[in-house]
Amino acid sequence: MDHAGERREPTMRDVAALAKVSTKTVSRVINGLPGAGPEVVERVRAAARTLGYRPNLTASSLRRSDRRSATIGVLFEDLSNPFDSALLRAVEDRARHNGVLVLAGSSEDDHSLQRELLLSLSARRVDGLVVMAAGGHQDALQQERDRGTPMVLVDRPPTFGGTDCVTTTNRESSREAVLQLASLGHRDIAFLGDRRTLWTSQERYTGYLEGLAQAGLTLREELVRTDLHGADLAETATAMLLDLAKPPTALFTAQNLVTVGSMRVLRARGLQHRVALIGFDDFPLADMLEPGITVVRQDVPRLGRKAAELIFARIDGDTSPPVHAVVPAALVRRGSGEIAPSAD
Amino acid sequence: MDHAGERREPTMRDVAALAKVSTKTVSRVINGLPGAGPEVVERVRAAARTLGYRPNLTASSLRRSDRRSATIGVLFEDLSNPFDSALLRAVEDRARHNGVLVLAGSSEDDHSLQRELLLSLSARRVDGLVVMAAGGHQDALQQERDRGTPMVLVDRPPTFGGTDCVTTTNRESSREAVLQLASLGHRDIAFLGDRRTLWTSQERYTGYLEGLAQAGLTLREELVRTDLHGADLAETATAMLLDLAKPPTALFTAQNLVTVGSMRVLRARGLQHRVALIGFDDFPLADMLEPGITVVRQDVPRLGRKAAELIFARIDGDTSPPVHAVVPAALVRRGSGEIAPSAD
DNA sequence: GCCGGTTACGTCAACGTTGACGTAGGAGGA
DNA sequence: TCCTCCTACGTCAACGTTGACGTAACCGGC
Repeated sequence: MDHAGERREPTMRDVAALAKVSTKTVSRVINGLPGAGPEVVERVRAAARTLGYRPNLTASSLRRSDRRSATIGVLFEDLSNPFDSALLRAVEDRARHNGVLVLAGSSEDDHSLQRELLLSLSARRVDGLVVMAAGGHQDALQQERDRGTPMVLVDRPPTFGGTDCVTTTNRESSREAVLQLASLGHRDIAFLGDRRTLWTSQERYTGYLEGLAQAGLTLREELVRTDLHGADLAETATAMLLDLAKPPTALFTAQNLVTVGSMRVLRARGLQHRVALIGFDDFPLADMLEPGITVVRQDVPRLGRKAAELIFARIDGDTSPPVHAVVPAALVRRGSGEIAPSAD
Repeated sequence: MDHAGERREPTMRDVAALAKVSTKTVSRVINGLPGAGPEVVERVRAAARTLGYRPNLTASSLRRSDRRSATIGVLFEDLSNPFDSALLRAVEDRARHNGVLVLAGSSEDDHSLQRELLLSLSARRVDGLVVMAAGGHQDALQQERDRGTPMVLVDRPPTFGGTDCVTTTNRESSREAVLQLASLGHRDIAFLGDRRTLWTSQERYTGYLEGLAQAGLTLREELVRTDLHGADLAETATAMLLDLAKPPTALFTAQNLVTVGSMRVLRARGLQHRVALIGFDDFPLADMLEPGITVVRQDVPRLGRKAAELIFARIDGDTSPPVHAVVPAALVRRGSGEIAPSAD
């Protein structure tokens, strides 16, 4: 019943003693290397089983020449965000396939926290890193990469060269969303975005501008609200936009929490069927709302898979030129983005 | 620009040579231990900076007497599930606070996968484990615990003794939900549950039975549907229930994906305002639907915090008797659970 | 001036494992 | 028969770090 807490963990030496062979032979058996006769193999296996021996990977990777820890680090913004956790899951699945485990952390888009976690991962000698870079400078990331750690950035590209990266068609899909709204006759399309330091926000804003231009619409600066980090700020901003003398007839919300905030305000005012809305990033149940929410959907599993593929290729020694993979997002029409401007 | 991929990582020996001290002194400086003069400390720091030295935690924890890896393992069912990822995040926050990183994995409620991941974590000598046990037997878990690894189970209790555990008021809150429905006059309340091998499903079913009994209602066996793993199975089951000669007037869906499946069918049939629905587990946007979905909400951050507290206490040598912490869930009334039975 | 104590270092071995290399014995060929 | 090659082991040291222990220098007190 009680755990034998104080007993020392059995080591190869213990197994070797019991099986009456050398530790090296135990090593060979455990790792399935040739050079051990069938009878000895069986004896060693039995001894290991009897003692409850478990190989010590930390000792092994210390001594090994390839120095692999069979562990990668994943450093995202917030592991409880559905986008991040779906991405983590996709990376994890691919890692498992390679016998690799994942050390996961949330940087909260904070430099010093990201730096701290990076050092922590580095101290554990992870074989590679999949990182969603915090906004602003990326000194700590670059430094880590320059030390030779294979690295892939996801969602946001590096500001330094020589590193693989996987992103979505932020600009193109945003442009498409705006053109969709314009094609229904909307001329006053608002932009609500997350922090401007984030590359994705900038790209989506650029796409918005391109869409307006392509539709022959002029930008109304007062319809642009940025730095809306979190649903609460988005709510306030949406309310202010709707209170304008000439309010927007359509909203393009460039991040999922922003979309949720805007939706709340539209519903609270009973405008959900009168003001058009397209959001960037899908979210669960977007189709069950009234109206269904039209969104730009990123292919998260594919993003994750691609990132994992790249990191494992680099870990396996691939030295081909760095890749910037762009995964296409799709406009999913569910109703809210198909509302025509109401005659006022 | 190019990474100095081939160069060996600097070690304490390199730092020692540059600073003209012994490796032991470097060790003292790096770990902030006394026994080094201020001048030497500065010299060592400078040397470490110059060489880009990073301590090697794997070597350190191998040699150290406490053998800590400053890493814990988290083994949940599916890290992309909102419940699991919120839990992970809560554990991670507490771990960060202790300078500990988290190795995360998804067991997919599959024994052999769980076993495999467990071995993998064990090989890395994690200091402790936070586990959402796969349904059915828990041999691998018990074995791991018997080897002395501190362990806390979350969401589901162990089938073996001597292990801490954190769960929700599954039974009590389910009973409360059923009583709420009964108090509105519902007499035909259906139960839709996840896999019966899961302890939570069993508890919620027991709560359902208790609620019926307490309300003086008799169980109609054909209104009970279990083993609905995933939204698709839940949809089929819901449709079948509604097709009964005497269909239920209220649904108690005992898991979040099941709730979603049932909701879809109700909406598809235009019954969302006529058939009452209470779900176990909250989910994002449940309040934005028409009607808002009444749910039993678990206090996920608190569950995670509690689990983390317990595991770190055990890691720190707490040998007090095992704890089964129960975190209260709350009924959140949003509309769908407050629909009275329609006269038919 | 001598003794006990403290401070600031250094030396050495060991943590659990594996790479490099050594060796005994048998198989096989000339 | 002898030499070569192969197989099945064993021996030894090292991976990067730290615990245990040693030691030289210095300080204060009598």
